[in-house]
Amino acid sequence: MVRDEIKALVEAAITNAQDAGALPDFSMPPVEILRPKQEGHGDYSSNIAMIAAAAARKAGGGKVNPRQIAQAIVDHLPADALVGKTEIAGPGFINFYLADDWLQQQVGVIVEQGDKFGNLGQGEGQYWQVEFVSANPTGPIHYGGARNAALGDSLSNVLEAAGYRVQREYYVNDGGSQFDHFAATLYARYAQLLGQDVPVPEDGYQGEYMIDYARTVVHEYGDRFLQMDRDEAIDALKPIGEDIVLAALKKELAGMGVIFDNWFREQSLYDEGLVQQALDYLDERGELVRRDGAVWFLSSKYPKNDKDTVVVRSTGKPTYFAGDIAYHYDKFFRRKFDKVVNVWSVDHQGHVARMSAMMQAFGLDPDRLVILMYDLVKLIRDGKEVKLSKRAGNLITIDDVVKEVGADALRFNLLTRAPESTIEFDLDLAIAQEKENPVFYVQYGHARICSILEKASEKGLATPEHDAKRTPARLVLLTHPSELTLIRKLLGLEEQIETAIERLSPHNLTHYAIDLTKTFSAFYRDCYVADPENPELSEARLLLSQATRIVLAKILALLGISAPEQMWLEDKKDLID
RNA sequence: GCCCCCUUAGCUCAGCGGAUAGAGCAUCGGUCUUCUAAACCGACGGUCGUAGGUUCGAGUCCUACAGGGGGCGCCA
Repeated sequence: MVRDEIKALVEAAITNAQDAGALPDFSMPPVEILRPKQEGHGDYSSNIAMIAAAAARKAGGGKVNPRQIAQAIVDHLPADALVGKTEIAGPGFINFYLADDWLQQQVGVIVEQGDKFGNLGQGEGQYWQVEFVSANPTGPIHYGGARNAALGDSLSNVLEAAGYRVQREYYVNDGGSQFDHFAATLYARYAQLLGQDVPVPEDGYQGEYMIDYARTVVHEYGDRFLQMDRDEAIDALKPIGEDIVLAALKKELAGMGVIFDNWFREQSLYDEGLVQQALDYLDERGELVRRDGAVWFLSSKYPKNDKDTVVVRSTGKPTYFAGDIAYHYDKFFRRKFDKVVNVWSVDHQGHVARMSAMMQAFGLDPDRLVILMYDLVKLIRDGKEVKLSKRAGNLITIDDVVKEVGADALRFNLLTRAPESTIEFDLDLAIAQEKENPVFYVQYGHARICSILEKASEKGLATPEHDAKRTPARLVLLTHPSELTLIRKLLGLEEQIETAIERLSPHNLTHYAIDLTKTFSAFYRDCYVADPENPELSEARLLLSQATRIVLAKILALLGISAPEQMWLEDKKDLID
């Protein structure tokens, strides 16, 4: 990555300068390389001289002029192909300008690497899990879950691009009372379909979809569950109902392009005795206590926790948290993930401290479990918020929103905001502004490049492919400012991926995609690409277009959004026909 | 009462210690005989919630306060 290379150059320059006696032999603070916002301040800059001056002053070295330190560093910079010019500016910034001839050749590097460009491999050898969505398996998913799905899935994509091995997991909460209510409801709907007068329980699920599920049961199993008594039938219906609902969940999530590697059933933790095993482990470590007939986890001894937590009720039934303990015991001790990211909505925020306590009680580094918290999605229709509940059966599902606005627009929109910001998603606006949606802007940019490449080939120009002999000689023709600006922007992909991983959020990638598309538009405006009169320059520009297409397609893939090869507006299409 | 998040342009949001705070939308102008006008160019628009503090330097870090949201069960 360019930034790291520049950093290495600065570090080397400091050492050189100290060896030469041009800089005092004090220990230098870590070198930071910045991306100046302001044009005219270089492609990269370093504030090291100012920081060093402050450090020297504190160490009693008296007043030191940062600009002198900067000068000493610049004087001792090793020569490197990528740096074209350096300058000292302002209070002591060192600004670096990338060399044009180096930039030009990077186009060849991108085209050669193709969809591998940007994969830096920093996660090589690391095994991570991203657990996300994990909505109760009791029916279609509330639209808020779409944000969870988009975040978890895109984050997984980004991690994989960086070389991490990633497992995408859905935790199926089939062990608690909610799932009991689900099975009881399924039984009621099933019996009703077969002419019995069995009411849906009060704490059951009123939604129409339960009737569809019941219909599937009738279709596949006939009336056999009516031969049993109610409790026996409900037990028998549990695994059947679970299969049905999981199939529905998979389909709904696939509708927005999300596929899980593993569906982990809470119930399996009980069936395999893992809950007991995990609790025994904590007990041996002195983390549990019996009190008031219940078993408590002594969470209050850990920071940020003000109370203890019941893990086994006085009735003998384990709490949900006991399952969570076993689940994470499994993640870290049995499956041995290096790091686990749980994507949770803010309303679970109260559990975060307890999860950290649990990790410490396990004797594990709490940083190996990251809770990625995202805020709510407020759905706005007719100027007011839509508030609904699954239990009442009048919820708006992911499927509903996907049908209204499309999976691509939905994902892009959800991934444009930082996880901790509340999203106001105005459905009317989303539909009315369909053409103005930034996702189409980016997709259109990709389609436009495809179209240019196609036109070029019709005009008899060579398709842009990397060729070690030909391309370097062509690429030196890319001297227009819009060409060089575009190349600079393309090289930013690596840093963008790194940033997304640092923050465990891909939302910077959507902004980068818009930015890159805009930069391409300027190039498209200023530089005619496919010109048979100018085959050599055309070849160079086609390579640059191809490199841009590669990067745009890559970002869209990371975001889980399609990269169409063509897009036509309805009225325009008519004109063509 | 305690804990967490948010407050930046009319609206929706980026910006996570650097040099003159950005984008999209909206509004107002201007661009299609030429590789897709789902595009491009220009204009308008901000005492970054308030008050202190740390720093050579603060939208960014710390403290307090105000406003908004969420969370504090032998529920999940």
